Amino acid sequence: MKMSKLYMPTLREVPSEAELPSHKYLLRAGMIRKLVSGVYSYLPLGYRVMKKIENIVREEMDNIGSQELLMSAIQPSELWKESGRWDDFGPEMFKLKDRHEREFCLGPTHEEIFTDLIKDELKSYKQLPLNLYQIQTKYRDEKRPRFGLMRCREFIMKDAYTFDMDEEGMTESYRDMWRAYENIFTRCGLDFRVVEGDSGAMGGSDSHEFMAMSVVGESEIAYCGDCDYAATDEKAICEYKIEVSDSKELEKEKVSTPNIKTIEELTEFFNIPSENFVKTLIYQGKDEVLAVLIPGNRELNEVKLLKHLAIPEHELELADEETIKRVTGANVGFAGPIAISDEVRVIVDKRVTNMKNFIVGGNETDYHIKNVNYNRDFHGEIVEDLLLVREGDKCPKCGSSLKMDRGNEVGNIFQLGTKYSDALNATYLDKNGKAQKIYMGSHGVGISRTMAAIIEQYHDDKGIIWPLSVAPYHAVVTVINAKKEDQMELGEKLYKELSSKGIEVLIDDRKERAGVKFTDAELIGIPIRIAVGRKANENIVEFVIRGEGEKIEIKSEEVLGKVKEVFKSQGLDI
RNA sequence: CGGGGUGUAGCGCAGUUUGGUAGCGCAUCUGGUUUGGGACCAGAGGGUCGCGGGUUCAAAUCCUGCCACCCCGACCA
Repeated sequence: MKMSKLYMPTLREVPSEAELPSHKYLLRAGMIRKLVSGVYSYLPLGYRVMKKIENIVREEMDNIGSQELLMSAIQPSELWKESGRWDDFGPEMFKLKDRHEREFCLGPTHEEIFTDLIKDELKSYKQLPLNLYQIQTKYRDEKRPRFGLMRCREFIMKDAYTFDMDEEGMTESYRDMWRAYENIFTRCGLDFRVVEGDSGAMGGSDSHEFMAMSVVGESEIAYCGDCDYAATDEKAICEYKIEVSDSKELEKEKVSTPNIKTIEELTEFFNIPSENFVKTLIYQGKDEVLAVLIPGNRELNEVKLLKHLAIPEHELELADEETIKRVTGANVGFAGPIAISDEVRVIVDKRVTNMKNFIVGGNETDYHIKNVNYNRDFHGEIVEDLLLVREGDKCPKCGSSLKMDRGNEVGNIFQLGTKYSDALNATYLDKNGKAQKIYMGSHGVGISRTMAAIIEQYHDDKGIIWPLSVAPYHAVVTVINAKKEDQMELGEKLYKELSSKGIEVLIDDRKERAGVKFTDAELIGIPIRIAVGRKANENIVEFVIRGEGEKIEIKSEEVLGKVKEVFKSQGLDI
């Protein structure tokens, strides 16, 4: 491809909206442009990278016997109503109506549609297992789209669905998928970690997330340095323990705490560590107000609370000021379990019941109550674990100390069980002619997000450094002075030679100065650069690997061999 | 959705406090000189100042309603 013809609008300046390196460089390198918040156009270079990633995914899916097909992005509401997710998905779903007022949505995921596709025609155990996938545009009306391709409202995803006879088969398909994903992300050059995930809105049991590590990653994970335990912060079991205290229960006492609201202020005011306080968080649930009590030195894990309540995420939020005032009779910051309004459902983390003589809000502005004890002073629903893990907590598997890290979720695998086959009545006949539920799995790879995640791991202050496996072009022949015939001639000769060997090459034939060509090549991250300049007449060119800095002068005949070496060093054949 | 902020040329911004006919840098176009790390000179084009309403002789600037976008928080591939 001649760069003089390539539509590659690079930017010298950083658009003010971009924060993350991946977002900045995707824009600056002319790979994407924003249409509206969370919706992007992929320009030629960006789209080439996308297709590279898609093809890696395709090859690995095909390797485990998954078959590609393509579904519509538009889906009728009926199937979603059958599974109950029309409401569960909530405001995250883009909904629309046709001219007959019939309801549709733009698919955020395709469990229902795949199940519906197979259920009438897959009738015998002889047809199982079945593994199908598609690479397609997905729509989710995110609360807050951000970070360029990292969190979009329209994004490209590979979603695979597995259909098995029983749990054992499902687990086997799950393992196949796991292996395929490890291959995919390894081939993309990513430093990633597999962690236990929460199944969330998808439903089902076992799930794992593939996290591309990044200091600015959106997800937090907890992992153990001594064993293989790793989980998202929301999923991680919190082994924090409070032993039953045998100290004597003291007389409870109201204390004036003028304008002292936060745990931090309270520890200072009382000069008592935060472990001796109990936090009361007021939530608005579905048609009810909740008071959630947890130890004062810990944070609540909302996902665990959602699970306990068995409601979707969008039906739970922190109560507003007005509600807090109504149920506690006090300003925000003085909520407690004692004498709280009867309408409130009180939920208590088990650890609180082991504590003695703790301090809670007084449900009266500017007052707290000390020497409070569970059972004697208040009651509630006891829940085993509502806490968010924290660095240093005990590993639930081996007891060693947990560490925290950040990453971006680029893939996940779910064991769905029979949730969708139950809802949509998808059955097969077993050997005995008896109808059985199909066991399903659902497996996603965020293709566009993977593209961003790769840049997060592969960039420097000059731009992107693509791994060869996903680079939009493998090499660029930079003709230093396009007006000099000998340079153009040698450049074109190299371009043709490399292209004929299956190497994807750009030739920078633009009437620009050398500096412009170099900076652009670095910005768009082409792995190999061959500069043809003054020594063209001696058949000498300059060879540089992006990100490695060391320039060497070689004979033009040696170029092909050098290029092959670079491919080999990245584990690729050409 | 809550909190904070921003909308002025393709991009990055100044001008708004104190109303007076819209500016800078980069990019673009033309001509020339230059040519191994984002060149220089000369000239040119490009803006409903986010949108609507109001105040005023006069509004980018003041008032008001709306919209969009970004950042921080809670969710996901």
